[in-house]
Amino acid sequence: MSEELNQVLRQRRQKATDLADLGVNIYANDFKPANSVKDLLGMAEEITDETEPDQGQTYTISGRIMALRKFGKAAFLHLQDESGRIQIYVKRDVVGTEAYAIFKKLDIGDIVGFSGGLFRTNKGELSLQASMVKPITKSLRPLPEKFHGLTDIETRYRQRYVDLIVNPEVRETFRKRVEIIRLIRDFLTNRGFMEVETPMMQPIAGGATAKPFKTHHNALGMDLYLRIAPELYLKRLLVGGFEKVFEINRNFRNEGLSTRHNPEFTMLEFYQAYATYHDMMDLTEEMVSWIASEVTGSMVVKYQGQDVDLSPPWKRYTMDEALIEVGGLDGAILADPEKVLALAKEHNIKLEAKAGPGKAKTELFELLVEEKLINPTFVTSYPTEVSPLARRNEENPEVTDRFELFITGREIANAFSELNDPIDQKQRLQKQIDEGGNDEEIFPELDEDFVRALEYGMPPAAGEGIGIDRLVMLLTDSPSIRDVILFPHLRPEK
RNA sequence: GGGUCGUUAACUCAGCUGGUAGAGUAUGUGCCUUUUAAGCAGAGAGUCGCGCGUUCGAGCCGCGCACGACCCA
Repeated sequence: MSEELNQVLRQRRQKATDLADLGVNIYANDFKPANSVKDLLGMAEEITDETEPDQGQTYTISGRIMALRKFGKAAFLHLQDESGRIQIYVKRDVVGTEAYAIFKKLDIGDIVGFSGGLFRTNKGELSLQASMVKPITKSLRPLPEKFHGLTDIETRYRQRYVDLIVNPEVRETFRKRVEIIRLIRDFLTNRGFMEVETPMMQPIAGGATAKPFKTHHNALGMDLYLRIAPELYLKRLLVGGFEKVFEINRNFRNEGLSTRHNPEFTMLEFYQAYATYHDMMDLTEEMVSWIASEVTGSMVVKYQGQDVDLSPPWKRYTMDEALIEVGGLDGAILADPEKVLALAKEHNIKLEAKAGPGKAKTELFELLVEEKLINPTFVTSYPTEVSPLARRNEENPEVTDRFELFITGREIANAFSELNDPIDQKQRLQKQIDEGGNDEEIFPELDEDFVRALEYGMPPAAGEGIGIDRLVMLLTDSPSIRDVILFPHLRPEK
């Protein structure tokens, strides 16, 4: 579809030329709207039954023409700015013959400024009667059809700018996203947490088990990895003496895409000295339920047709309890490592030769329990085997003082009392490396500096990571992570 | 990686058993000074995702590829 041959695009360009011939600067930047559409809509109560505008009180607004109904010598249009949409009435007798001739060259999609007074139409709609029309930016491409709008998912993601212009609910989703992140900052800052920034490019990609993206620094002649997690750096800050820190930023994982995974995603991580994972559960409950009520007006949110009750307190299970009560497993099996491994095999779970019962249990949990946890549920006592950075439980060293939080069957948060014994930490990192030996893209190297930091002494602490994108999905009722990321990753068009 | 579905005008979509392309919106023209999915009249607009094949003839059938959605791993 060559642009030169496309009729609609040609006509738009012709109109732009026509306007220029009329002496109009079609890319002007000499107009400053004094009002927003929202300002004008706020006057609604004062404009009750005026069917003729009060020209003594004039307003100046600017926006994009979203609908246009022309008559011979007058027209109605809807103008949209960031704050909303209002109807405008343009009459030739009011704006003058010359201005009306220019106005007639304007299209849906053009950015235009108007001045005028407010009135109500016969049907009662608050409208602005234009006394002045100012073309500001010519649009050379037609907007999608007014009734169905833009629905093609691929085009919506690839041309998010069009999606944002024509789909108000998309604008609303991203406003909410920003609001959620602001509320998280407020919440943590008010509790004495300090927001920090740690490296996005790391010589060793640690703090999680995932494949990293690799890049290269020319001047230093070294490879670097985009971080898969900020964890090891935030813990270094605990060693340094900052007792409550958090970071909200992007993580990068070189893995598949799905409705729940984007290669870059936003993570909140926070760490608190002298706290335990129990404190983290309390804080999470309080923070998430508060944000939900601030953003949606209720602690019961509708997600894809089902009610999710976020009011505290939330259900708390150990992993074994969850496997028994939700997964329907027999407690006697869980107590016997051999039987756990056998059961995993029965469920066609493929395990590495070196994998133990802890790994098997975690896989069974993912298979049998995870998707059933709709209302928020903390699952604690993760096997030590799958938790290389978490503190062992004092009574049972086979499990850690860790939890994951599930809502609508999805992992939303992961937290634990931090391991601060450098000897144990080094052994466990080494074990991870040894066991993941056949996959050199994961855990390529032991972070000796991190261990050295722990040797200086890290105060006992708890830390947590919350996937911001998934939280936003929940609170905006979005089925796909791509609906809450402005520019999600797609393959190139051609 | 595997499976299913989709890709037709700028947008939203039809298109039968294989017979050379349709609607609405948008656009251009005419009429129209309170419309709001404005109205009426008549008009232009397509590499049917790309390639190969089958056929007298392919939007439609077959194979391959690209992009996307969903499900599975």
